Amino acid sequence: MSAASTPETSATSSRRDQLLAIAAQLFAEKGFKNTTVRDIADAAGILSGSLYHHFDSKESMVDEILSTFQEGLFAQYDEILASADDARTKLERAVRVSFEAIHQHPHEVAIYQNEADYLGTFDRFGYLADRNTQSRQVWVTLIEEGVRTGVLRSDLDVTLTYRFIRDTVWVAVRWYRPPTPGSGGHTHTDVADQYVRILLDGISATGGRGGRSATVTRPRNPKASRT
Amino acid sequence: MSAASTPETSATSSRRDQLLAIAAQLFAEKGFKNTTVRDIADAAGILSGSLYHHFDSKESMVDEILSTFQEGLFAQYDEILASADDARTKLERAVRVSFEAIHQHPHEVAIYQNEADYLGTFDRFGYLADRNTQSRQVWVTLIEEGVRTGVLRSDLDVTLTYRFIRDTVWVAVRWYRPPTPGSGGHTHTDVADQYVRILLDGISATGGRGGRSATVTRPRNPKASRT
DNA sequence: CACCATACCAAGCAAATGCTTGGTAGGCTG
DNA sequence: CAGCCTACCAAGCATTTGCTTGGTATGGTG
Repeated sequence: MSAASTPETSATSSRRDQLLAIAAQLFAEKGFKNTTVRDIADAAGILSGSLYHHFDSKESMVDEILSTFQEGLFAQYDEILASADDARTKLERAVRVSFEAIHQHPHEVAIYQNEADYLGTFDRFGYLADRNTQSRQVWVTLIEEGVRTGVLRSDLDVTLTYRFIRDTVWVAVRWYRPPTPGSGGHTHTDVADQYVRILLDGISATGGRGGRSATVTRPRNPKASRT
Repeated sequence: MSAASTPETSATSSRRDQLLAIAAQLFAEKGFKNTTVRDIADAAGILSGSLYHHFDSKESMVDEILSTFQEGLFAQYDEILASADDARTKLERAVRVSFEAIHQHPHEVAIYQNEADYLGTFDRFGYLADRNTQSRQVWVTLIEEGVRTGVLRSDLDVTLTYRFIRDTVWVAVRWYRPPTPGSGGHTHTDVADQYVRILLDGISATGGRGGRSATVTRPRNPKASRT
């Protein structure tokens, strides 16, 4: 029953990609287990059985969705880690890349956030735990470098700080929606800017919030949004 | 699976409450839809049909779990809002109360975090949206009061800051586990302290992180933890 | 003792769900 | 035009799932 039918080289498996996109949206909205193959087929305008012409199983659909997404994301992290930027800039870039991922692949991010624990119980999805470890190493490395080079406070608990940043960034997938031209919502770069600012300098007005990053400062519009 | 644990030293809690606790744990671990009535019954050592002697439906179980929990939580928020503390103290207290809720009712918090969207689609759970609104009002009120009284930066986007705080606090339910005496894990008060500190003053070492709250400062142990 | 409430069992039903099987229609290519 | 490939349909099977129904054992109370 091994799939492996993906020609890899082909940039034209469009129907397959369409179906994956439809499935990703449904998985993100309703959860993996809570989405039936009939839901997916209905949304695609075909019968549920026809899905099995393209995919081995429902599992293999999430598998492909998640692994493809993560491949791209971690390539970007690796690029940042290998760069010559200082620690603060690297941290900012990592945050920005993450918000960009939320912007461009909201369904994939949501699925990972919501289903990683459950899926991780299957052998097939062992790589999710690996990716999680890898992600932690990226952030911890950046934080430790920041502390070592003096741009971050030396009294930080690294693990706790890691979780603070990770959670803060990724949970945004729950509410972030790309702004429609008229609606004055925040772009993902706007949100990233503000988050970096709060993260680095806090929300307090107390005394010196002096040396803040040059790239972070920017005006923002005062309109409110929902949720 | 099997288990069928003995009634244990169940003190005063009624059988009904025991069953609710068991259900809450399973809902939190595996998700509501993903937990079957047979799962619950197995964990309780009875047959699935017997659950219907105590409850109308699976839905009514989550309903009771969530509404009971929220009642207690929001009573605490109301108390804080009504207090005479200054804005900064109120904010800190609200954060602390939330971490305490994570400590004492981890399953309930997890269920709300994971299932609110899905459950909210049923009429029966309309109150979840109300509670969400209420929660936002609590935080926004505190933030605006902070800005007005000058303890918080005046250039904050209130809505974004609200989401930052809300997410940062509640997502901790995903990784927080009460520390076992020997392991140097963080207590929920420890975690709350550090989170408040980062939130207010940021992680940056730049210049003055001077006027930090008196109640926040406390020594922390340097031991690492997992995940 | 009669009565009854509590807590459960035993069996099963109807619907939902993942997946299978055998077949069809259209397009491309040698 | 024969052969083959892609994309799908039609029908259904086995299992899972929420819930129902009728019955049993135990303990308390008037």
